[in-house]
Amino acid sequence: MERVRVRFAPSPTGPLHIGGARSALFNWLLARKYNGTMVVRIEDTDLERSSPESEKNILDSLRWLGIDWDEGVEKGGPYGPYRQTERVEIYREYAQRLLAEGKAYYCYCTEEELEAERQALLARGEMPRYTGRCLRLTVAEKRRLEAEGRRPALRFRVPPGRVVTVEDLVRGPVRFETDGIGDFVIVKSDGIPTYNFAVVIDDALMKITHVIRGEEHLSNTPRQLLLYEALGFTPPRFAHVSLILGQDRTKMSKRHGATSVEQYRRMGYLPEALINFLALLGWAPEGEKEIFSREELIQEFSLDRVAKNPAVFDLEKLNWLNGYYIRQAPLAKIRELAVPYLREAGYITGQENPAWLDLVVQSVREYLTCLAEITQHVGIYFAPQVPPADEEAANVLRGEQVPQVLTAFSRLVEERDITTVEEAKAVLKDLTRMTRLGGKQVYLPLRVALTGRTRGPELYYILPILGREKLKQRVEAAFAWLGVEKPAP
RNA sequence: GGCCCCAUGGUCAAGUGGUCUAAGACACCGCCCUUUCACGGCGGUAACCCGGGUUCGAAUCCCGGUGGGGUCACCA
Repeated sequence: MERVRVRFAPSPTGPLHIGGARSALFNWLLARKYNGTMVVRIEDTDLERSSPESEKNILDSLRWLGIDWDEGVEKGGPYGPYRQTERVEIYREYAQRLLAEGKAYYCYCTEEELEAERQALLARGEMPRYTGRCLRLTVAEKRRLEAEGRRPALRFRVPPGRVVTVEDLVRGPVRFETDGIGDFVIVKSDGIPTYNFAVVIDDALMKITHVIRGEEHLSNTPRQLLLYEALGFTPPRFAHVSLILGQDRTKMSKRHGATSVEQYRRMGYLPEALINFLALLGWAPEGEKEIFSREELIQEFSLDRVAKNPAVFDLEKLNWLNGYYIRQAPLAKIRELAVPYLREAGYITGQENPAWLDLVVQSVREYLTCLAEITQHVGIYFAPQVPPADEEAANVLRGEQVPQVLTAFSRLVEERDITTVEEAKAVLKDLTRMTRLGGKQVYLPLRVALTGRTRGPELYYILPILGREKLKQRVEAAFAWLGVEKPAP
């Protein structure tokens, strides 16, 4: 069997979109599974909208996701260049051939003329399709038009009365009638090829065996098939994956929230979580497993388990998966990833003791859905003061046993070192012994005194994180809030 | 509007004529664990778009309808 060669061919007109990332992922999984080659090609023939910034963003996002490529832009390879604007000479050659063979012809219509024609067709209730009028131009007319300064576009002559069948790997055979397809432009008047033309030549020349892409390209495929035929190329196998929709079941766009990989990266989603999530969107593994490492995905992936129906992007599930990965990852890794968010919030300088930072992160990691959320949970450690946050907390602090508890606690703080979880646990245990009170009577008010809240991380994390000075200070503040004189030791 | 794709719980989805009184996951609800919340464990609510066929038998096959999506550019 021939070696699998797949490609991801983004157009650099914006950041890498979630949908694009999934297409890239599916291609990559197939390549890695069959020991094939992953090619990345940049389709920048839209001179207006393409930008180097977008290209960089896309490539960076791919790298961040761990989707690497063997051939392509920034990497080179035997079928380069891999940026379409650098390949115009190649396209020109094939265009000339089609022209010489009478399979393509020049069209001098202006945008206005085409629009007028479209409207006329629409008005008569007909399909808005190019009627092929420039096909009938005489040599003299062409000369006159050119003398006017008109630059022609090159149109492909679609053979009438035929049926083109796309043998789609996920959808099965899909038939299209060529009569429904107007003669389409393959080279624009500025000499730049259109998508449909360039993609065919590139995929053929780069020996691509499988084209896995979004469903929006399905109706383009018959045009491309016609071009493969006219050019004498063997077409690759096609697999069209359905689109990813927003919560309201329409195509995912900016108004649905974050749609680019970069945005998720910034919010503190882990690449392995995003990969896992994307794989599960439109593809189903054989068993009941839901958590997959990259390697497992490569092992399990197969095109015939790709779903045909469009999938709604479910942020809740991504959050769950990301939270899962955050909980599973080595603490040191999560700490490193969390530092930038804590610094940005002004909570830390980054010079802190790693062991202490570990405690901070560990105390709240199970609450996290994404790393950016960490700042909401660790605020209690850094706030200058922590008065009771609500009535419930205030009532807890007003308990009659509270002064006794706080007094005993402050004595322990003076006497003992509390820098580890173990030491903290011992102190807490001694506190109940000293006060001869039930746990709830002791720990809940202590929690409120130290954090202002009735809920939060384990006390045995809070104690060593705050440290002696802050513990003393917050106990004092609690006494002050109660309006009670701290009993002498 | 023409053409094309799609249709199982709120969401992702398994299911390819009988083992479906339909799996699993997220979300939701309850219980347990826990001297808080969360995590974790256990359990629960909840679905085959509608109508016709075919068949002894249909979520599964066929036709129609409805709904959603895509596409009809000198965008990709």
